[in-house]
Amino acid sequence: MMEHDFFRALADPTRRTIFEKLAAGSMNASALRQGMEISQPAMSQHLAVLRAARLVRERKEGRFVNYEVDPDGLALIAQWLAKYRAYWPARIDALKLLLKDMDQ
Amino acid sequence: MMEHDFFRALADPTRRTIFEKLAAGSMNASALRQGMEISQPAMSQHLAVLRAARLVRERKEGRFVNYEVDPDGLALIAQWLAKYRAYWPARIDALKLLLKDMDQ
DNA sequence: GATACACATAAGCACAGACTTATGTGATTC
DNA sequence: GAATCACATAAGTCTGTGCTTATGTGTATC
Repeated sequence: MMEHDFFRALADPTRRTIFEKLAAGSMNASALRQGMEISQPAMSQHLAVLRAARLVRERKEGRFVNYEVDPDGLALIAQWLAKYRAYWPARIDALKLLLKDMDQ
Repeated sequence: MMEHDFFRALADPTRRTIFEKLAAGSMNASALRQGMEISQPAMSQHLAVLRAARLVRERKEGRFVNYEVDPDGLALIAQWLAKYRAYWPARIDALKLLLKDMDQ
């Protein structure tokens, strides 16, 4: 059951924004808040949800906590998606791109 | 914004169960309810959410409505996932499987 | 055309979850 | 060691959403 927390975690648009920011480069919680109009506790709570879903992981650095994308969460999504590969139409460009990238 | 409805749609465990049942074979709403302890309106509402997310589509057959997996929704998930391919560890077996299957 | 059936929609309720303010914790700085 | 900083946690509020019962809509059957 808790293996699919990534869906619930990514269902919230604010958490998707946080995840995308971290995908562009790891940073600490304060830096994540820049330009986001979100309170410090709210950010902390969102990061806790993303952590529980293994989409994000932390590296403590002194009094800062550096956050980065956790590949494990993405792998779980890929595994989930792979179960339904029978339904992927061959024409989908995204899948072709995906295939190309993995080929190298 | 509404292009990521699939996350919200799949965040609910009941809807994931419905989707998985349809992935195993298309059927109508009544058949879906079998062994699920879910009311008829609840099922109808869940199917509406899955439809809105393009994860499921309907084919009207007389007074029955046959539901089936809509590849479009899965393609949207694949597209989203492809954006973060830089973070996929090469060791992940699921991705290798995925690659193999798409290769044919 | 009256009835029964398959499903959708409406309206109301109850709980989950995203937010707030307040406070706690641990590390750095003076 | 007192103050400050980065972040986490607690507790309460409010909105969203998944459920319910009731009713509507369209199709098949008699």
